[in-house]
Amino acid sequence: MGRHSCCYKQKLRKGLWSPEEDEKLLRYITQFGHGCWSSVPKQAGLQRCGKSCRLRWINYLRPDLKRGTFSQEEEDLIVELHAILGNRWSQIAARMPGRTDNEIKNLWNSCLKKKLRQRGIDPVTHKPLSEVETCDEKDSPSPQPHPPPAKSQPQDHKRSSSPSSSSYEDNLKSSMSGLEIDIGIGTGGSLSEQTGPSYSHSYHHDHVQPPPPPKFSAHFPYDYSSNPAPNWVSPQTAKSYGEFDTAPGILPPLFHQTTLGYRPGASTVPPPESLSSTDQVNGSCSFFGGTFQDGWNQNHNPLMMATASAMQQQQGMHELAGFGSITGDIGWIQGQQNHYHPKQQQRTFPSSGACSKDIHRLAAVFGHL
DNA sequence: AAACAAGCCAACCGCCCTCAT
DNA sequence: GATGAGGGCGGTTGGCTTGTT
Repeated sequence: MGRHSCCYKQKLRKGLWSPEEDEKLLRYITQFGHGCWSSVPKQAGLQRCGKSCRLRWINYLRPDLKRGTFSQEEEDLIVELHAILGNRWSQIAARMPGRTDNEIKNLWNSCLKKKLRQRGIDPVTHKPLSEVETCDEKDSPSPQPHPPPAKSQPQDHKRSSSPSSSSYEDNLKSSMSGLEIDIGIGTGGSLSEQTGPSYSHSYHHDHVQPPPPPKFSAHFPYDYSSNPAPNWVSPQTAKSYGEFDTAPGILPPLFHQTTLGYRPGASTVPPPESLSSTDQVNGSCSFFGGTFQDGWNQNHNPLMMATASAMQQQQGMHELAGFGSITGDIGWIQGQQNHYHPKQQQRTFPSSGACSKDIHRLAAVFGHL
């Protein structure tokens, strides 16, 4: 297949992005959301194709990116996830808040593969090199810990974030149970200073430490014992988020955050009726927008739109209302067990700023809806 | 200081999937 | 069902930076 059709239509710029181009794209998306990517360059006044804009946004301009070098914990996590998922970089990135698939892929290809070989581990199979070499000598393919690379896979495996029942899925599930991912557990929550959703991993391997909490994120625990079938976290719950308040100046003005409302969507897990009064739903989020952003997410539902509009219409709320997004995963605790749903990503919800003086005003706004 | 090698990483390419028509 | 546009993903490239000789 040739180059994407949008690139034929006119002479478009390629190569590195200039600061001016970055500014145009950032300003446009912050104000209007990306909507249809193919229309973004024209609307934003850029001589780029939509794909290029999308890539630049995802890999560089997105406000929830962590940037900087990978920690040892992150490297360990990548190796573990690669052993499970193979070269499914986007799925690995989905489990690493603030990191992009491109970034992880580059790290793997430039650094981690080499490190594994130096430790005597084959980076493809994650088995000892001696074992792999023995297999090669016998001229028989070694068993793969994960499905082969995308191009040789059946298509339904290639990009499914939640593969249908298969040995692969079983492998994934069993591996994930070892990770015991518990996101934002508890009723208190916390606010970290890093970008992206917050994860808390507990490993059975003693040598692997949990990664540091991501930047600019807040937990949004929801206690089903007080609201068994919610549409939104109640104003009373929202008020409690005052404890997520952060010192002035820590967060960039456009990226204040806390989550004051979360409406489980139709596909949200678990169904409320399946939970008992002692169960909790929990997750984490990032707040992206400084103002209400129509079209920020094409899949937002009417209630989110209406809520954000209502927030916007309140006096003095204009700069605070907007959309946030769950960029990681959510889970729930049922009985003693943590559950994890890999499909719960990129769920959009209205959110608002975390300035302490506004907490009660926001709670009041929710109370009027 | 210059030349070269190696490493890093942003961005592109090609393929495939989904969805609207 | 066929087609095409839009978008997502993994593989790859090429230019820049850093290290070495």
